[in-house]
This record gives sequence, structure tokens and C-alpha cells, in this order.
Amino acid sequence: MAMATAGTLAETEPKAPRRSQAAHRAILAAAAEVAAERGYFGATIEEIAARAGTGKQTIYRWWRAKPYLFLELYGALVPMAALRVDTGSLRGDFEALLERLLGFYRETPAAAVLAGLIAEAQSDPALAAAFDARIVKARRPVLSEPLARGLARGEIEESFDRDFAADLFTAGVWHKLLLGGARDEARFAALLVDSLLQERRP
Amino acid sequence: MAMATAGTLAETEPKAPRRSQAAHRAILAAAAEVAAERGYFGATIEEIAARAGTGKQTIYRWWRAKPYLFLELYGALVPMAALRVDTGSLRGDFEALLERLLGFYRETPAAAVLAGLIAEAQSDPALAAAFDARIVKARRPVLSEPLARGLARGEIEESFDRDFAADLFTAGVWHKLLLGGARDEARFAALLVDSLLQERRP
DNA sequence: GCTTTACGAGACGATACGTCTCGTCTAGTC
DNA sequence: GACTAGACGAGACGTATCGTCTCGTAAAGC
Repeated sequence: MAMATAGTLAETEPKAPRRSQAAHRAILAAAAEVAAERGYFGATIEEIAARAGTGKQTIYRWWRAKPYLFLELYGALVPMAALRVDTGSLRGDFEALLERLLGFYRETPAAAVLAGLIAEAQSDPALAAAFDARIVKARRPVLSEPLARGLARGEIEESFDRDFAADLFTAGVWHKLLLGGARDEARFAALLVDSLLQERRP
Repeated sequence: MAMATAGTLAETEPKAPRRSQAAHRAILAAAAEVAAERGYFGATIEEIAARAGTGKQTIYRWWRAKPYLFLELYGALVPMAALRVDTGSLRGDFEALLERLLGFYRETPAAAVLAGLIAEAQSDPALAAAFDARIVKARRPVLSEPLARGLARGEIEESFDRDFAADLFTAGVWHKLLLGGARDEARFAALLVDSLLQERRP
């Protein structure tokens, strides 16, 4: 299946001077491949290591456990830089964001990775905290900035609950991606934006 | 933690005449207990069998694999009968439904079970089909019937996309339950209903 | 050029799934 | 009221995977 280029995967630069960046990239690329083929739980560290041409210990040296590797993988598969849109209108920003997100989910195993992380976080508080910090909180500007600009432009009112709108946007996208299949993405996107802006499509 | 009574758990009656209903109920009750304590992935068949006072084979005789036991458990923890609300208004139905759903998720391990099932379904097409049939499709009336009544009463128009509204309702609830914690449930419910009805809270 | 540390490889113990086997018990039948 | 087929509790077993440990080697930094 299609996946992001290897270059895209190396979003987080390793800080340790002795760390092999080649191994780091190869591991993330292999993890994306295996996750795409076998899903989150079907992907084993052994196969990722073998396909990356690395030892298992090299993975466990840099990631505490399997979910943390996938946490970084998700960040690489859905790079935040590509989500900082600014089209000039709130509706346009929502639509652009939806198009890009659904594109990533269509072309990478990000959906399987996300579902696995959410599931494991249910019974692993440390992972839940890491997920919240690195995915939920870190990416909040992606929605909060367009919403703030929309408020400044007068597209929404002060009483408009921007946090809730951001949550509902995320809820809609994740629901679609975890359960909805790939049909009617355009219609889904249009309806979601209408609901968020509390407007009715004529 | 609090959980539904053992009686509530025996929602689906076993058809096989020789099946021990006592063992069936004990297994579901034990699964709910263990899931509440250890989460979806922390719950093992061995511990469930031990706590139910049954052999592992008795579980595998009646459920193909671990996720299918949890599929039935979810149905028992969030009984559909309790979700068939009819308050006389669409807004009232939405609010009643939200209150009951969030109550079940607060008092039972249904959230952990749901997250685990969604995650496993990502890499298990047979489980995904079973999940869709037994959870998504089977429970569609819970939302479609209130929406149909709302249309008949004139609370919404013909052009109102009822399928999308049902999806967005589910998306909001599941997002809240899988990520949101328990805070601000009342405010969340009010905002979700407003968004669904495309009305603005004064 | 020396030292330190990561590297690839793979053995290892622990854990859990799902299967198999055993002797026992119980529900339906004659 | 015995008979019999099938479910029952118990637990050994093989397989798979996680994550740790231990090698000898290679490479980065001083």
C-alpha cells in the first residue's frame, strides 16, 4: 500500500549524538509497512526489526515499549506541519483540514495505528498521558488557530464554544476513519462542516 | 467498581439445550469484573475462567475467540432495551439517550471494552463485520426511531440528514468516552444536542 | 588511535492465546 | 430408574510475542 516517503517519517530528530539516524528512519518505515499489512496488533516488533535490518534491542533502546514506537509513527504519518492550514475563511480551513486528514488516513496505516493506541491507552495510564500530550494537546493549534481567526473575522461569535467545536471535529473524523469506510467522504465532510458552523446547507 | 447486576448480563439466551446458563452468566459477570479492573487487554481468558469457576474450554466452546466474548459483554453492559427512549420530543430523546449512555460508560467497563473491540476490528475483518452487525446496525433504531418521530412531528425537515445526525451523535459520545474523561458531561451533552439540531444555545 | 557506546543477532524467561485430553457430571431418553 | 451423549472443570500443551540479556562488532567522538 501507499505510504509516506521515508523522508517524511523522520519528523522527530533524535537528540542522542550516538543514535543512528539511519536505523531510526528504517525502523519507522518498517513499522509503517508492517502496520499497513497486518494492522496494529498484527504488527510484531520482531518483524519490524527484521524488515528494518536492525536488532530488537535497538528498538527497545529508544522506545520504552511497542505502543511508544507507534505513537511516534502516528506523528510521522500524519505530520502536523501539513495540517497548519490558512485559507482565509473558517469554512475553508475546516474543509482543507478534512481533505488532508482523510487523505492521510486513506494512504497510510494511520487509522489502524490510532485505533490501537486509543485501545491500549484505555488500560495504560502512562500511555494515555503520552497520547494526550503528543497527539491531542500538541495538535490543538491545528483547530484552535483557525477558530481564533474565524472569531477575529466575525465568522463566529464570542459565545461559540471553540473547544467543543474542535472536539466535535475530531470526533467526527475519528469516527469516520475507525468505522465508516471510505464512502461518501465528500458528503461527510460537507455535513460535518455545516454542523460545526451551525449552518444549514440550502 | 460498580457494574450491572448479574441478571442484566444474561441478555442473550443460549439456544443450545445442553448449555449451562449458570456458567454462561458467571463467565460474562467475571469478564465484566476483570475488564473493569485490568482493561480490555489486561483481561485474560485464564483469569476470567478462574473467577467464573469454569474451565477455559467452556469459554472457547461458546465463543470463537476472546473478542467475541467481549462483543457479547458489551451488548450486556449497554443493554439496548434501556436505550429505547421516547420522551415526546427529539431534543428530549437525545438528552435522555445521552444521559443513559454516559451512565453506562461511567458505571461499567463498557468504554474499555468498546475501545478494545474497535482496535481489534481494525486488523480482523471477521470481527469488524460482527461488530458492525451486532453493535452498529442492530442498534441503529435507538437513534433512527427518535429521528423519524422528530420528522413526523415537524421538529426537523425532510432535508435533514438523519443518518449523518445519528453518526455524529455516536461519534461525539464515543469520542467523549474514549478520550474525554468524565468532566463536563452535562455541558458536553447540551452542546452536542445543539449541534445535532443545528440550533444555537441562547 | 583509543575509548565509549550503539549496533545486529539471537538466546532466554515470562505470559497468554487457543487446542487437546481427561475423568466427572448432568440433562434428555427409553 | 438406568443409559448415553454431550457439556462440564481442570489443567497440560504447543505456539507466538513481548521485553531483557548477552554476545562480538562497528562506528562515533576525543
